Amino acid sequence: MASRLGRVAGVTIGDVAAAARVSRSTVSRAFTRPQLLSPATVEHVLTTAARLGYVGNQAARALSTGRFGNIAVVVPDIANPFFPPLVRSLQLAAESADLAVFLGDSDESAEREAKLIARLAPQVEGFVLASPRLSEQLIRELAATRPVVLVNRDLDGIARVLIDSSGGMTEAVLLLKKLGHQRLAYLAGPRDSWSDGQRRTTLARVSEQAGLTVEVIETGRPSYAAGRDSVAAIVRSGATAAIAFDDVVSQGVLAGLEVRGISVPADFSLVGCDDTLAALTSPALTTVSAGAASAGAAAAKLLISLLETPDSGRTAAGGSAGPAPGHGGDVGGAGGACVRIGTHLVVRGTTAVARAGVVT
Amino acid sequence: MASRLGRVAGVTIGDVAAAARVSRSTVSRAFTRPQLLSPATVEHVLTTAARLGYVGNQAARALSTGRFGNIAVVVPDIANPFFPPLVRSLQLAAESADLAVFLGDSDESAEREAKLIARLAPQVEGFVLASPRLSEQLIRELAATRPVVLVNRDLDGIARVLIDSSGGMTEAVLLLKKLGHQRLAYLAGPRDSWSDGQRRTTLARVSEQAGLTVEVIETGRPSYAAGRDSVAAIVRSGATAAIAFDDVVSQGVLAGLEVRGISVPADFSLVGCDDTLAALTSPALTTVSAGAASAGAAAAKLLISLLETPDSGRTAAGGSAGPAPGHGGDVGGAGGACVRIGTHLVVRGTTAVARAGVVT
DNA sequence: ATGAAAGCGCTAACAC
DNA sequence: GTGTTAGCGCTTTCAT
Repeated sequence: MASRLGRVAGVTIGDVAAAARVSRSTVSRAFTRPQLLSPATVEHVLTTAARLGYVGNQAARALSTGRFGNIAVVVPDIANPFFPPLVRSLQLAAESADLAVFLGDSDESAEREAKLIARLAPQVEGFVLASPRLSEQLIRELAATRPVVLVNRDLDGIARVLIDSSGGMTEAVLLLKKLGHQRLAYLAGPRDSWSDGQRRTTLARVSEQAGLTVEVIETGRPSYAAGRDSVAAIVRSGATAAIAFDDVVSQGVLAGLEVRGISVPADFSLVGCDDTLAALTSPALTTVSAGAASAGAAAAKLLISLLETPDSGRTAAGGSAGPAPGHGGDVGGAGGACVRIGTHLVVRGTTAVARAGVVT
Repeated sequence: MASRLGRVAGVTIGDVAAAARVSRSTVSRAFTRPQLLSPATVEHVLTTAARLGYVGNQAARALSTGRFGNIAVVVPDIANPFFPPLVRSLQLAAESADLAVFLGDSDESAEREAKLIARLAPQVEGFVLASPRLSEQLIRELAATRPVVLVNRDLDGIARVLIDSSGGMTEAVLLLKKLGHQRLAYLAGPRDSWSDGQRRTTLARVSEQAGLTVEVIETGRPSYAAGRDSVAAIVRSGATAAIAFDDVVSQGVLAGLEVRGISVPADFSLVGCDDTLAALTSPALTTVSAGAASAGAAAAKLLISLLETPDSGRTAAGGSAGPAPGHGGDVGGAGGACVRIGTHLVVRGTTAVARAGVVT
């Protein structure tokens, strides 16, 4: 029994039924399938319910229907400025589909991520996994169970939204070239990050085409300190411009540069990524926009559409039978849809014409 | 019926019971009250359950017990850098009490906040309301229903954690005085914000005692733009130092100052609040630490303790019968506990000795 | 168009 | 120590 008074407020469907002098089914229908009832009845029931302050019990509904009306978004670190806008727009979009959202913070650990997912799974209809650290296998297992949308992780056959930084990256390289820079440094992100992989690749390709050299400087987990501490390596490399994995690293570089009396952009050009902090600082950072907010909205939309098409979301049994891999753009309605968000360069205060020989 | 296959995976307690050749109650007990069973049985049941991949159905459990194992945290804007660390530590703390957390973003609107709460209430055991925009009355109504913990909102009789900026603010004023500043400006926050109120009051009091004048400059909703645009007013005021409502505003001021060729800290001193961005920028901001993370952890702890003491959390019927108001510190276990988080000044790069007459 | 009744998966008296 | 039984509040056939 549930007699203990830890119980939800407590106007039940039965109370409404009694007050409205109809059966419980009628009350239920008034909410879920009003077209089956006479308008008068619906009106009457709804009014009564409102008067009594009736709120359907989600748990009971879920028990009966198997639908919870909840989704979960899990991120590696909500304090990383990339994620809040994403989560925010996701939540706002979910709200308009009347979905409540659980937030899980995995603290950058695959293990915690798995635990969180297991904990949340039984009360959630679908997941948005942003930059998941989880192994591909586990993700596929989960996706076989219920709709999953990935953000910035590219697993064939699973719905995902990818922030494609190649556009912005390319623009950045081209701009730096035009400004006369010849040696670039890339302050890399975590090796297992899809975004970092994509950025490395693009950078290598475009720089080569443009006839520039790019030195990759590893920073491990990206942070202000990591950026600041890699300035020595940057200087050593002889680069006159750097592109950082994200804005936080970029700020660190800025600080490190300043300590050495290298002024930006006079002596050195700097480009960040994600546009998370870039507009908020002084000098404002030149950066590659990332549209985290659009990604959040897109992920929500994708998940919602998966939820609506009855048995989508669960991946097909096999796993290799997809269409031509590496395709871009939307795959209409399919469980393995992939939406790519384009990026561009936002030029602000930290890039300028190269002053040959100033650095080193 | 719930025949539709939108259903959760599907190993039920009955399946486990059958497989283990015991009754359903035994299976249930093996999980919830193992001490009531013989160790052998427990072992046996648990093994069987694991083998079958049994996961308890949260909805059913909730329906039966009235406990959901969920809490909700609602914030006005998760993209405001003050909140992510708070939410993060809250979530981490909740996790260790095996509570899942819903996130609600009210988009700074009292109305949306109310809607969110109503939507979440039926599947949540308690709320953490961070800087709620909701009316006092609505908050009290909610708190009469279930445990509620407020952050940065001071309602007598309701559990709350308050970030007390008076410590840090006082230190800031004293430091500025020592550096020779005599006219201060305060870039104010929203009038209905508890934090802003506290900061204004402290500032007025301490400045007076220290013999300094402080000009309050209203900025409305605090933002980078608001800070930047209020530089004209700052200059007009003749202040040689400013304290901003938060770090974001502070960065705006920094930018605005720079445009006018006023250099910080050489010509002007600047103090931020909350330490959200301050350490990540260049120059690093002198700021009043806010311990948003500690606040999150404290709020979680408070809510958890409320959840554990059977009928706490619901406020007493009346509402005025509390003990002496305005007390500080913990009130052990009571529903109206108030924990205050102290703050201090973190001196970084944006404060220096006043250069009389440089500004204006 | 509406009511009656069964049952979702679980917990908690209450027997034994 | 373990089984039996009665619901938690809701949706949904199936009758009417």
